[in-house]
Amino acid sequence: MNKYYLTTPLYYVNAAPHIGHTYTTMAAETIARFKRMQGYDAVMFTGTDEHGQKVERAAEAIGKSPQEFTDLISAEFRAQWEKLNIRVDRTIRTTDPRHRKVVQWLFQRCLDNGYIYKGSYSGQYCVYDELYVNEAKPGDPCPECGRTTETVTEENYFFKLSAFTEKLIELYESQPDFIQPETRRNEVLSFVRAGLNDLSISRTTLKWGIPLPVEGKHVFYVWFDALIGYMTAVEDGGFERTGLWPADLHLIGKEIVRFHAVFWPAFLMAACLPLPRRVFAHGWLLFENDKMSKSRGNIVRSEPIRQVMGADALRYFLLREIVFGQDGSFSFDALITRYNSDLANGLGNLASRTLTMITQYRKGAIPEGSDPAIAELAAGTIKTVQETFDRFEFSKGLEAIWALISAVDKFIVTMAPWKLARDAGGDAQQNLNRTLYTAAEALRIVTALLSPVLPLSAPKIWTQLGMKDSIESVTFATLAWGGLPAGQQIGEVSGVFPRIELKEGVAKMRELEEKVSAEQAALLGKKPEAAEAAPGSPKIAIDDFGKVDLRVGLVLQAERVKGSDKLLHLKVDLGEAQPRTIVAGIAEAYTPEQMLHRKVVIVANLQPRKLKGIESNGMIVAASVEGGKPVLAGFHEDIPVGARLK
RNA sequence: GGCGGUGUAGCUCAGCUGGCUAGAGCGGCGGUCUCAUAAUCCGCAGGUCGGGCGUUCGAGUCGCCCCGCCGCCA
Repeated sequence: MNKYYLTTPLYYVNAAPHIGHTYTTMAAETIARFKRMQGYDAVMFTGTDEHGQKVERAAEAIGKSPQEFTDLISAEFRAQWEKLNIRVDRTIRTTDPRHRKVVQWLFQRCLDNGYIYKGSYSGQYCVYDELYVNEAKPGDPCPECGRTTETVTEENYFFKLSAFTEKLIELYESQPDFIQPETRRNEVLSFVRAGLNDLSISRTTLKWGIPLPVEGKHVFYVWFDALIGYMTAVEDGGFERTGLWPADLHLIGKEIVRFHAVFWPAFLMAACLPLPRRVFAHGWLLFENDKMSKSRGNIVRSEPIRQVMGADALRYFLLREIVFGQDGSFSFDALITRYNSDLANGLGNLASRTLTMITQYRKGAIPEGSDPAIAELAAGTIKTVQETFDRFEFSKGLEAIWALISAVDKFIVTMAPWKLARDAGGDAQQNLNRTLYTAAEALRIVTALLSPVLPLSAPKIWTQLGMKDSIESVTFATLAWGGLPAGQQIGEVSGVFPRIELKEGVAKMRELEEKVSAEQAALLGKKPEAAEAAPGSPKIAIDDFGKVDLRVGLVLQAERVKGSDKLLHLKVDLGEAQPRTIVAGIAEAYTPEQMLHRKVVIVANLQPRKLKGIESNGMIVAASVEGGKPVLAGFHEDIPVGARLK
């Protein structure tokens, strides 16, 4: 049997898992299940990247050792996958001793082949990202995170990346699908064509890393260490033993394309090792069209969704709603709407009505007969799903499956089996048989096709259809119309996707979200409010605070200020005779549309000030952290315009 | 700034090498059946296809310019 080894990234453990991690991992595991249906021996990998400065510091911040800290977080990741019904076949923690051996071994091969040299770097360095910022001047911010860079002079080991410029271009050209989707490939190509500089792969500024097998106190740059985890996980004391390397697919987010499509193949080339076959970068999951980030405080976790909707609902939503490869928007509203219309009203209802009719009209025994039009459509659907999923076009494949579901619903209405059931004459009973079989067989095929996407629910429908063999034994080689045995007794019928009331569901998930994020914070030893509180503010008396007139305002108008990226021109109702004109530096965080009709907190007695020629009569109150964008203060309950904060 | 991408009904998007009255799903509105999860099914909703100029018998579909948004530029 052909193997298919695929990986998620090694998740960095400086923070707890969230829905973004879930997205990648669910997509990967769906591919694994799909590949198994195609007859491959699919091997699913996920793991954790545990070294580096950020982890060292995050651990220190809560008074734990890096090892204690990573033990905690990596366990959290593993627990997450288990809860979400994600089967992991291979995994690695980069702090595992056997990983250290593989990293050093691979480094040695690069060294022996002449691709490593000792050099020194003098210039700007971002400690947070462990990144050398070549073109920056002292005091410049880091292009990744915006933090101020530090000037360092350091002796490092360098990887001769420059030697691979041509070889990499050759790789991308000879294997056009090495990087997907196309836009990412274009980016990488233009990046590499511009010429590659050598890459520093060691650090002496931190301890929490794998030591280089050389003199001195060098530890590996976290990315050199991490990428090799894909290999360690299938090493087993020799790659021949598992036969799993090279990987067939690295599934990643678009932010780490360069590491996977440029550095990683270069490292492997230098070590004379086989290259992965493909790197696929998916897009970002936005929350209500905003980037999720800690500084915005809008990170969504999977656990509340799982508790309210089930893991399958989330997986279905992510794969159906978002075009794989592009950015996509997540919201609780969209999730429930999608669930109700597709899973409850579509699939769930079809299962329910079909199985109930077989119970009522045929005492639970599947009758004989078949409708050629539906049979043909189903055959086409099987083909389409295979083709689209092969290209990771999940949304298209799922759309095709729902076209079949819809056709069966129409077919049922056309045949009106409930009328046939009351008709003893003519062909009525035969037509009823044909209708019931057709619906049930279509349901069986739909269920089988959906099993990679609905790994918990599909088996339930499968069992209700009375199928004896496990759904996991179904392959595309055998899946065809007519596979449902006539005469088969169906199982006990029960609803698989109960409808979820929109408002209640959203409220429930939001409530749980707060609970879960508090739990995560507790796990990390953080006190809820302790997040980077401004240090050393002098104490003030209550009178001092009383001088500040804070009022609730309603944004009536909002537009960008011409010639400025940061400013918004707002008209805000403070309950006064005239709305106020306020210019706020929040345009990088909020669009005018988002501001409209929003209740905000305004400093109402600030001296007027002219910004870009517009007089601003007040200031909008927002919180921000170093390097992050401002987040507006707001209220959970309703409050009239003009109310004073005191 | 350079390179790449993108802007189509309220929302999410299809529309390949240019050609019948511009489509789908969801939402909305009206109706229907009753097997079913207040589900299904049927009908309706009239969007300057970002803007302009051009090529063409004919342009969301090609070219140029402009505007907006996104990504990459170590």
